[in-house]
Amino acid sequence: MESARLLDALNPAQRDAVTAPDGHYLVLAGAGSGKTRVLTHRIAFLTEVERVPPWGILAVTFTNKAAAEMRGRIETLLARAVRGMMVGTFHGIAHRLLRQHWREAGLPETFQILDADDQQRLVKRTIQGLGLDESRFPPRQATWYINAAKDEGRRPDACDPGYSPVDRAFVDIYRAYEEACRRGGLVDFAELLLRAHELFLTNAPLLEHYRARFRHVLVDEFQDTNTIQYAWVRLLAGDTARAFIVGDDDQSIYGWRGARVENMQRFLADFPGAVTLKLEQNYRSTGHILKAANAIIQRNGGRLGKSLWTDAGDGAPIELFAAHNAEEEARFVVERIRAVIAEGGARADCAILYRSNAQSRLFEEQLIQHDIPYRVYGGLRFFDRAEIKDALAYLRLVASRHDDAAFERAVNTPARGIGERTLDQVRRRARADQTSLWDAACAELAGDALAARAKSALRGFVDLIEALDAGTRDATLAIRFERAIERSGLKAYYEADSKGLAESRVENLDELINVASRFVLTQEDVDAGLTELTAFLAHAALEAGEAEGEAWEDCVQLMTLHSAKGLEFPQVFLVGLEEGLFPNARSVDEPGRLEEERRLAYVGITRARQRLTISWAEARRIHGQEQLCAPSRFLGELPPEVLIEVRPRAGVSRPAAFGRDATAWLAARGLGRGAPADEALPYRLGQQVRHGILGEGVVLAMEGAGAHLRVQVRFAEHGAKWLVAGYAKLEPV
DNA sequence: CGCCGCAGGCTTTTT
DNA sequence: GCCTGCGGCG
Repeated sequence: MESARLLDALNPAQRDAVTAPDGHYLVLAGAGSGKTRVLTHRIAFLTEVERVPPWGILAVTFTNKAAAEMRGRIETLLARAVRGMMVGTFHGIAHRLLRQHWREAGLPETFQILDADDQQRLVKRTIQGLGLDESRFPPRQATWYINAAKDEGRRPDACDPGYSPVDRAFVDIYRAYEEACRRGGLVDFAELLLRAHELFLTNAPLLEHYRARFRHVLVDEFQDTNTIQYAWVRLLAGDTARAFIVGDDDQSIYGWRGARVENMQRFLADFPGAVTLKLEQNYRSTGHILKAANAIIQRNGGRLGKSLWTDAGDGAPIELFAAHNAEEEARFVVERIRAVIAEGGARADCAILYRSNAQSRLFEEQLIQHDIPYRVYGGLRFFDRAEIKDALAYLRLVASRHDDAAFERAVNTPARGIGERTLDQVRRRARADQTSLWDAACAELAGDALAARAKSALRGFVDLIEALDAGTRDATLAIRFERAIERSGLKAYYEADSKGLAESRVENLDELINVASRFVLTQEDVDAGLTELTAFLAHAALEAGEAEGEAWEDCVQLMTLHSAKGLEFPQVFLVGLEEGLFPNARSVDEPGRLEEERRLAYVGITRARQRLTISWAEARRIHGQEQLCAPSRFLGELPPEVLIEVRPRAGVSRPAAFGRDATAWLAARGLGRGAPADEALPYRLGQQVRHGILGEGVVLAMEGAGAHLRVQVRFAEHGAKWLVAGYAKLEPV
């Protein structure tokens, strides 16, 4: 593609970014401002116009989805496949580097990746191994501590626990856990990044090699980088490459897991002559929605500063609904969704966004009641399922006998008579000999500490793994999985499962074989020295697979605000805007955390393209306790002129006893009073009316007032529909 | 070994 | 209110 055509589709600000000359750039890209477009066009521009070879470009993202999309769009732009360009996630790229340079990184060639669940189990075992009390030192918190340290680049020796006995124990656990990982050849997610950083830090020739190779380093979602990711980019690109980073400090919502918004400011300080470019024109949302988003985010301090605008119109006002309780909120939202569908809208156009997963239930119940297909994001992903992880554990042992996490999982699943006592003996032996569980098991088989029965059970397991390895070494991946699932007894075990889950579990195992049969090794995998099995196992750990549910089916989308980042929907329902829930009670005391909640609100609002409906409930059950709720402070931060209050039933005033603050708040904005009970409403509930096209029906509900008055009518032939009274011209019958 | 019952926890989760 | 994980029992 020639450069003119490449730039045609861009606005001036985007074009400036795409064609920016020599130097470092921070592209401050507001929500819906065409960030991915800029990144992909920039890469195409570098390739086509500046003639940078593909292997001179490194493009880093956070999610596999983003990486895949970026690669796809670059290839579309260039109308050819790009070979040798490194496009991937931080973790994927770190993994690749470690595979290629495992010796320099101090890892065994067959190292395996621990996912979050594996890691937690191993930490737990480590705590037990140290003889520590799990209730005093909960594995969850210990894992948290370890990951936080790694995200900051700290090894155990660099941890300063101060005088806190708990923190001291955590450092001990961290140290022991590291040792367990070393024995088992195991690398957790944080470790991938830390090792990749250390690899460059301690290996000058290697660093020079990659510095010479990557002339351009592009990073997406820079506001989400943690300390170690920043350090890695700085080390690799700071002095020799041209860095092009894209991000939005206003959408930084992962501070709680180590992301550092400050990295954007640090970039400007650390990368000499770095220039900030802003993308502020929004192509997604209506003017009213952007006005609300801007008003909210303006309350935050220390922003790099930008303001979204659009040349599209204001659009519909943002609707605000105060429900008496959470059930009513759910009924209302689903009612509105039915109206959207009735008017010919797609279910998939509607998204319900909430602060915490527990909120999904009430909406699901309503959706089920009305037979509306829906999809909840963020459920168990394919490779996270127990039966899949069981099967993978066998193959992990085939690939690496020392993988203790896999050993623990597979050894007695399904039960084969290897009890806790036997296992404890093996674990003690492993600790004493500083070896893997596998080696310890083999040693125990040769010794005489175990009873004959235990020995024969353990022998059976060891022989099984050896047989799976030797017997299928030249077979296809699918056959290797099939054999493992069959011979381990997993298949029979899950077939016999009585809890009604049997069928789906067996189906999942079959699907695993399918996935394995479709898996193809890429050239990059081969270059990094990966075998088919190793590559597949890494793929399973790093790309946990799509969450449940068919994305292509037309269903209502339910997800947390965090999951919604990066997505957009024509109709967004932002629910549960209550103090304590959103902003979350745990975040309101610290200004920094409150600002992150506010950014979450900003993210939520900017997901909406055409219509945004915000709701809150005056009462809801939290942890089983009915609680009265005050409206979220974020509601008070919305500009009144873009809001319209929607009422459950026109003319019926809400009991004043609830929502004191809500009533006061709404009243102060002239929103709370709504229409007095019978202020010139043109229709009555239950009234018979006629519509020019839809025919005769009965008025079910009304909301809004004046020009915004909407009327819900159940038509004899077309069912219930919401109509704007001003347009619909309903005639009384 | 496996099932059942109860206690305790519970914000968000790209990899 | 709901899910997990542990401990006791058969």
